[in-house]
Amino acid sequence: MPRSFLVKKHINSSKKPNYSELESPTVFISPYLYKGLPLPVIPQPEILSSVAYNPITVWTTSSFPLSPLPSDLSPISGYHSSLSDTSSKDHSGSESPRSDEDDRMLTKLTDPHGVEAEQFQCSLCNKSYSTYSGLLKHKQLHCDAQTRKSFSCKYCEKEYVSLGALKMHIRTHTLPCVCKICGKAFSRPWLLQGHIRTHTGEKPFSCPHCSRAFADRSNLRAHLQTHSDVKKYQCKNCSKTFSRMSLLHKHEESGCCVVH
DNA sequence: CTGGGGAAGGGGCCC
DNA sequence: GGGGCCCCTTCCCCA
Repeated sequence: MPRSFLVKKHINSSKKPNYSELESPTVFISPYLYKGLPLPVIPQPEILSSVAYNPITVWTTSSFPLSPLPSDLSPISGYHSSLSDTSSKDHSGSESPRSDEDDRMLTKLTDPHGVEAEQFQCSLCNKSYSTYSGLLKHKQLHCDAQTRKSFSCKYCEKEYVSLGALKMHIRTHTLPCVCKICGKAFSRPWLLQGHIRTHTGEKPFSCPHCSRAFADRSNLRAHLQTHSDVKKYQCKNCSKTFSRMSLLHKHEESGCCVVH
């Protein structure tokens, strides 16, 4: 018997991605991206590439790529590693400082007789541009995205340092594991496995202290706390303990820890 | 209102 | 690199 959680409502949507549009595994399969592919489907590697997933955004100092920035370099101090020149900050303004590498390129490509054309060359793909801003725009849209070791999700704002992590995350959007009984979709096989237990009633995790059994190990762990006199989560203010962090949060929000 | 159970999401680790 | 598993956490519902 399906419970109401199957139509889960996210009241506090700020804490989670908007999954309301993900309820159906087909919703996110854009015809543009997945034309002709059977469902469910995992995005193909080329779709998962950092290039494809990097939105064309303008990095600000606050949204500067997290990695692989050298620890001793900050966006403010000037980020210009030749191998990881991944900054996509908007340098199109004339006041933008040029990096050493850019200056080298300028020197290298300037014709000794003063020929101005095609004097800005991309160090990554060797494409030449007649203007500095043209080169910057090219790097911003293409080559920087290729060298940036940051993999951005196409469906949300999340970024990951590895392709594997991104692929794992993508599954939370594509939901490739579908329950044959009720059609509900999940991101991972073991999540589906746990869900199927709600249909079969299987509860392989038994409490050693009472007769209760649980379908989920974490729920058993939470239950075990109820047998303990001293609970795991303690209020800093009144020292009252709780079996779950959520209960402690509720307690705190109810006003116990409000400083008067 | 509080505490507990059920279900699920997601990151990390290991093989 | 991918799959499986563990663990923590969150949300919802109900007694």
